[in-house]
Amino acid sequence: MYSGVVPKLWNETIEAHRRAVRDATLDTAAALLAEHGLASVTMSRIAKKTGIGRATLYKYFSGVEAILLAWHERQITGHLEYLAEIRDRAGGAGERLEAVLEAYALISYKHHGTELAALVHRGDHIARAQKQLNDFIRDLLTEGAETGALRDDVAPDELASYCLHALTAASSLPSEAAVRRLVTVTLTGLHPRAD
Amino acid sequence: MYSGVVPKLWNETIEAHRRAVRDATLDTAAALLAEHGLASVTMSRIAKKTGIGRATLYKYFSGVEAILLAWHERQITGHLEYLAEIRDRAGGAGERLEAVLEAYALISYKHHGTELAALVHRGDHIARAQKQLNDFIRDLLTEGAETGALRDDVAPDELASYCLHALTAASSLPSEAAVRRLVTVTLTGLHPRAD
DNA sequence: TTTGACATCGACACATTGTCTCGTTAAACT
DNA sequence: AGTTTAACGAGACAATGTGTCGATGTCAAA
Repeated sequence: MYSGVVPKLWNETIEAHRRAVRDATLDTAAALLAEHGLASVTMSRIAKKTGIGRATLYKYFSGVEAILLAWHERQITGHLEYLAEIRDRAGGAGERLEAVLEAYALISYKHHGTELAALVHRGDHIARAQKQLNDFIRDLLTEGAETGALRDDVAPDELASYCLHALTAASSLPSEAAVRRLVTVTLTGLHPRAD
Repeated sequence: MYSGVVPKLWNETIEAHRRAVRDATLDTAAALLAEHGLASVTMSRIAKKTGIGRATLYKYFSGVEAILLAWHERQITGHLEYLAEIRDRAGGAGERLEAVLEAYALISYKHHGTELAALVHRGDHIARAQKQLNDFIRDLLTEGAETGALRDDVAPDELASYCLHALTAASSLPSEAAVRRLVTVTLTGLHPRAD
């Protein structure tokens, strides 16, 4: 990915062009963030690296915060689509859960930087985005609860939060094998106590 | 806490005065971060709110990043001391682990904003700080492993990482009772599988 | 009292931000 | 083809933050 220059001429319709510029902007911002840190994510640098004028950039986004926010939203949406695909592919309820949790852990494992932008922001946008993920996992858990493999002393909502946070540990693990072990451990926490 | 003005004249020894200014600066930075977000944490505002000149502030810290870094380090150190105290108070190995994990979860539950600063930074300072916490928990786990209550299919180091991340879910929980349930669930993940 | 060391603050030069205007250029319409 | 519409880039602008010097004042020791 070249995070490259937007074609100077408008490709098809205006709408498509604006979408292209918008996406290129988000790519550039993400590249800057990953490469040179948060302090380097400025409107000036984003505009220059994207290949558009700084004034033009302000026509698309109100500021750095809005850009990072939009980027985060795009990330979350993409992850949710991917996870939904994984969910619908797997067969039984138990396998579904395991497959989705492993997929989520691998996402955390691969792009380490995804969750950084969430913290620049103070608003409830990220809270809402996180809630989407939480609800997604929660529904998967309640589905699995019917089979009886799930503990019933803690609400599915809290268990979903537990899952998501526990799996973020994947971002600091050294190997995919370790990620799989993490998923196993996390799943164990979901089972009813033996005693 | 007023994050207040430093006395204009040196109180006792110079050393003590510098320490006081330094601490007040860190308090101010934390207050600004929690109250007005990361963008408001600037050298100008910190200096004004602390009650010292901006140029003076540069004699203490090289920039905003250094301030947030120092603050994070102070937080981690304080937490470690507190957790060590909890550990040494409890009796058996199992109780120790549970008490420490609950204490850590309650820390996450109370001051939500602690971990924000860690992400502004790209350096390995936070990695080292996090490693301290990880080692602390890991040692506790290996101690508990001797009693046999711990699973042996995953290395203690990875289990410690799992614990710390899972317990950060406490920061988004609604009540202390929920935090205690989270600790229970997390502990379950540490036990050997029943099957 | 004098001297040295140190903390403090005001001021300067420079960079970035967000906003505005203006002339240019390409798409869309008739 | 000719006209209208709209996005674009460049420059100017005040406002704010940054990093650095030099001047001023205070303490402690000679």
